[in-house]
Amino acid sequence: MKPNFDFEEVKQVVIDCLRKKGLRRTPERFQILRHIYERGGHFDADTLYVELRNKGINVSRATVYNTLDLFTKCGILTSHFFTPHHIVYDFSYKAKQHEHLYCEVCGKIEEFCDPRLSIIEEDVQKLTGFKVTKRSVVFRGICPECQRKIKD
Amino acid sequence: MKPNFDFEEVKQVVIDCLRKKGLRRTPERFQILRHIYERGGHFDADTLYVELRNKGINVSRATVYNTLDLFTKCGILTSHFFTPHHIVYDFSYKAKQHEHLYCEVCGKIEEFCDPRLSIIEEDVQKLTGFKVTKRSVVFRGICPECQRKIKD
DNA sequence: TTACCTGCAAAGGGTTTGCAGAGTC
DNA sequence: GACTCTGCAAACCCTTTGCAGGTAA
Repeated sequence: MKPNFDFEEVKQVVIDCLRKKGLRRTPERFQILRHIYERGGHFDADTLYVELRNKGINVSRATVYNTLDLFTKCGILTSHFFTPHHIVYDFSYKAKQHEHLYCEVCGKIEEFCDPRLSIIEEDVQKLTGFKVTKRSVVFRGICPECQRKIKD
Repeated sequence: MKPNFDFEEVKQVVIDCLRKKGLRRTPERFQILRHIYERGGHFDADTLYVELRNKGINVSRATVYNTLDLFTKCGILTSHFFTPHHIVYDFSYKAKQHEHLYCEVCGKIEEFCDPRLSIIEEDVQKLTGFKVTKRSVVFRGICPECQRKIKD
């Protein structure tokens, strides 16, 4: 799925975010940004590290972790905790709010949208006084493929 | 909040579960069960370990982790991943399905219920073919107390 | 008696940190 | 030139595992 914006646009968002925080525009940060822009989908830090090294971009793990955290704070990435010890990210700049289906058998992640969730979120905010900044809705279970495999 | 069932009832559920799995009824398992029955609320493995030791119940960490995992499989506990490296449990036997509000500032966990979520879950199952076995809905944000503190 | 279970301590795996050198502003 | 960032490797933190002794069935 091709993103509906060009790289320069996200880059500008990151630049603004760096400026606001008084941080530097290092080549590593933009190399990582370009890579996640191009690859899309869900990924974790180590996968990204390996992919970058394979591309000949010699960043360290520390930089990858640091940068993913930075991009999350910039609103470019969203982090998910599907399992302990493991942070999964997705590129969420200009992405429609979406939720996740997580297959407990094969680990596959799928997405879905439901406008009713925003209404619920709104109601819960009013009811509880919590100021919600991020919602994470995960339905865990077994994907169709794994259901079929189990039957056999 | 006092549970609406007595200890013997949950104990029986665990006994049935152990029998089905061919596992043993050890004193440690029932000591841990009694403790989490009495304390209620949300907790993690290490908190439980410390509480048990303070009570004079000399279980090991390995046993605590093993037992929490067992109880989760028995359907007595539900596990949550609010942050990485950290599993939070709640006692879910005979508990109404509920969702969580997580304060990103102080870590406080609150609960809420909304029957509309079950409808959404049902619809998503039909639409995607995923067989949902567990749902986790977490609204992250700032609790009313922390909002007040920040203003000051 | 036959596993399974426990306690202890050490290992595991993703993430974070400390430090010296490099690079941005 | 000041200060942050990077790379490397070691440290961290929960959680899991291996092993020898104990114990339920």
